[in-house]
Amino acid sequence: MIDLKIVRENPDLVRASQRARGADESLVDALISADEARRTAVSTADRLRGDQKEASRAVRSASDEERPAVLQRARTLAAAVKEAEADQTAAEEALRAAQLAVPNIASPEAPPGGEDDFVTIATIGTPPEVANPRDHLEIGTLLKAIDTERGAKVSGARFYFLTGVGAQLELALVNMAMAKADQLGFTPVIAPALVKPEIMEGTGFLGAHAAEVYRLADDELYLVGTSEVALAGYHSNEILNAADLPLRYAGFSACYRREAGSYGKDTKGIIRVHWFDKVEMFSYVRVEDAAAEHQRLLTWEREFLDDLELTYRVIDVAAGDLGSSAIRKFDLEAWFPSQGAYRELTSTSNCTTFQSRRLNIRARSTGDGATDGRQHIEPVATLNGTLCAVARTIACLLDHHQQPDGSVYVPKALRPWLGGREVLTAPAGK
RNA sequence: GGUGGCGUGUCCGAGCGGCCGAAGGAGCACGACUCGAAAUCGUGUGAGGGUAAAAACCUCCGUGGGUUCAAAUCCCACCGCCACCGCCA
Repeated sequence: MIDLKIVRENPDLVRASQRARGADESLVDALISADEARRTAVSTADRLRGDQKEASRAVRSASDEERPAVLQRARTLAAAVKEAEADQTAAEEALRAAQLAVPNIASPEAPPGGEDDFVTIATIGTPPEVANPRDHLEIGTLLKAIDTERGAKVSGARFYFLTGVGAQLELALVNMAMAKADQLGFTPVIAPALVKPEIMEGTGFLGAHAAEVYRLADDELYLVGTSEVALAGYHSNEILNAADLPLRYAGFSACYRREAGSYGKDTKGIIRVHWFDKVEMFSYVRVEDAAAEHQRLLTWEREFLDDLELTYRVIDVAAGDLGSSAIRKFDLEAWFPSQGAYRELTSTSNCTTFQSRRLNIRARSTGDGATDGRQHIEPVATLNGTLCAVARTIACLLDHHQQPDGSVYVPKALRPWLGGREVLTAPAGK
């Protein structure tokens, strides 16, 4: 939900953002007129309410002779108020709908354009030379680590079992990620994967990409696609203590995605699946600190991939590919030898106040400097970044670190979490 | 799932049809006293809105409806919390 003050004072900024995103500019004008309509309705209702309250008070002090007339006036006003309030409610709902339709104002630094208009800002490492590379599913099958056939049998397409060393890899990656997060000062969190509608909506996932989200109709709950949702909702309707900022959480949860509209894409293996587990970083920061925090999250994501000894590049995602909540997003794409391509592994977004506004999260600070110790309420910014999306990371590790004999090299930083193993080989026997 | 109790400001807690945005206390901020601190005393202290600001005004007492000229207070539904029972990893 964007700041209405900005829309009123600087509509061209919002229009420019819509243009950069390739989104509808007229939504901005619709929003402006909805805002004006609401203000008119509110002041009308306010005035009538004031009159009615006054009339109502007069009833009490009226003498017996005056009473019938006074009561009549109060009744008339009460009816008028009821009508005005209905108008007000309608105007407020219309405004909210118009406001939800407008995505966050893309950063001027984000490249304009769509999915293919990203800018590469760093490339790390040199793609490993692998002759006749196997893909991660072949290797996973050799190692008896991934079983997609039984995944499909039990749950359908895009489901999988991790078995043996595959299961151990997941736990190793999760523990490694959580240990790093803890070391960085994040509070480790195990977050629920089911959330209420207002939380899902508050994080901006029910907008253009609502079809991506699983919904449990019988219970009015949604399955999260990322623990970002639960971590954003964690402080909803709260006023935080500004002195406590930044608040940083590392959430572990299952993530569910319908993958509607991705038929035929990544159908093999576990790169694109309906369910995976993920460790997600989430920060609440002061608004003026958001851009710096975004860089920090990016740094920490890079360190994690460095620790996994992967070759990757960092891209500055174009405005049209940001998602509704973010003003800027960086993706880290790692090299998959079998595909001869970089594929997204992690991602970090700066959502500024877009989510906190919807979720009603603010911060209270005692006056800076010379003032009288009065308290101020200020908005907060939220940011998120993936530390480790497990399934895809496993896919990448198997592909990237494969050896000619089908075994897999274990990066040094991961070894302590795998009982010191330096290489993954097919289990002996059948 | 069943029965009973309860949901009020940062917290505790009163109010149970009419200047109630809400007593009292705690906390916090500022000031006085003090070399300084504690204690004590004084003052202030919710959020949002129409507005950029002051005064005045409007909204908010779990949420949503309803009754009434008037609702924190009465009625209904829902949600949540607590207790006991049932069930369960």
